[in-house]
Amino acid sequence: MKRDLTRIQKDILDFLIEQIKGKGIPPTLAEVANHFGYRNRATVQQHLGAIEKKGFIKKNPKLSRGIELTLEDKFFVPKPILGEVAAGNPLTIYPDAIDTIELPTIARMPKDSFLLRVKGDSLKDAYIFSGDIVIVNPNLEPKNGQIVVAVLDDAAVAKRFYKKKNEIELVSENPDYKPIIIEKKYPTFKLVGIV
Amino acid sequence: MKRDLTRIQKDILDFLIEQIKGKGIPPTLAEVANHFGYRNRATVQQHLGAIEKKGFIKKNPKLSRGIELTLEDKFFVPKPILGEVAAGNPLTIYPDAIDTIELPTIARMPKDSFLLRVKGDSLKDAYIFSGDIVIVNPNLEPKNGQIVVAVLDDAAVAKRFYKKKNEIELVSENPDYKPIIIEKKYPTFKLVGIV
DNA sequence: TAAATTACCATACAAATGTATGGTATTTAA
DNA sequence: TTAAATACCATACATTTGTATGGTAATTTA
Repeated sequence: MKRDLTRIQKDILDFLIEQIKGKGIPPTLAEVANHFGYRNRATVQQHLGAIEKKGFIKKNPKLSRGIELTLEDKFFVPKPILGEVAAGNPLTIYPDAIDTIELPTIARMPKDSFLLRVKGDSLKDAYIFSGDIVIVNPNLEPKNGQIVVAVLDDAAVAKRFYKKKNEIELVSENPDYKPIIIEKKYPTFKLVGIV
Repeated sequence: MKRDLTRIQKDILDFLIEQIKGKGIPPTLAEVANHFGYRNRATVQQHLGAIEKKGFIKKNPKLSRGIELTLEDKFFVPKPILGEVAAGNPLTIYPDAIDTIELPTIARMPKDSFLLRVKGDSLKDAYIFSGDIVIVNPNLEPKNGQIVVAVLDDAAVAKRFYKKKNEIELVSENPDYKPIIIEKKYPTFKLVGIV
């Protein structure tokens, strides 16, 4: 079997993660070799090969710094949850990291995204239940039918998004709650939430 | 004078920013050339040279993808402010982007940081006033004397941080407010704030 | 009008980078 | 004990990448 990393391989993987999370960009072989005091890039090359064979990274061949983390459900990274969001009626969401969880790093969670814990069950027909964590990406344009997190006044809600002529409709997946209509000028939006 | 970018130079700079902010890693010359349909890296090279001469980027010579944004106070990037933080007495801070400001991109604002607007004047002796924006970096360990943003219950405060034997003291810079003492086990912390 | 700037092209080259191959010594597994 | 796997080394090589240089045409500036 080839599932577990050796000590050194783990160290190297940790270094990769540290670099990618910290600097944002994967190191070159030379940089890794240098960091671990190897005289030779080939050594790193072989370790990366081993790590890749074990499925923890993926190499984009021929490209410099072409290392990607594949840590789909094999690896867990702590991320702060920034708040809670009401799926039903508006509900104030809390400010900062109210909790830190280990979550399976979904392949590529966009950099600026953050996590919110869902309260309430208005989205339960979309298989999002109270207590679930949603990833919110503030950099995307909402499309009709997508689930978004919107901020109204000081509260936040997660609903499906529908844009009409002159207003925006936020409908709950759960028929127990009725849609919220918002006029265009309303001082609100931001943030698209996914699964 | 050589202050302003031409249309094309701006396009290229925008592409650089888009790549750096989006993918996290600067593109290579070839990638830029390819994106703009240039047959030649040299074309990009010259544009980058021009952009660098005008002071918008800095090139780390000989290193692949060694482009850094220098946009110190020359460039403005919109960033969502995530909430407000009380510098004096605790005060609930709001959840999401309550506002988006153009802020001078400080050379290297760590990726995961976010912005908070300060309310209250307990930090006024540290030259942080009500309405100022602070950059909060959740990835740093707080050191004694540093200003941190802490979450107590559902409120957040910005204070100086002092670690004692068995408790943590949060003192306000402004003598009008008295220190807050927190026992170690308290379900609180996170987040270091800097100017 | 002359000179500079801009926006491209092309070719050439050194260094950086990823990769291939082979070797040695130690540890682990069959 | 024999065969793998591990952890290094070294040399070699093709690309990628950054850089340098020179050329052409169009536009802008002086």
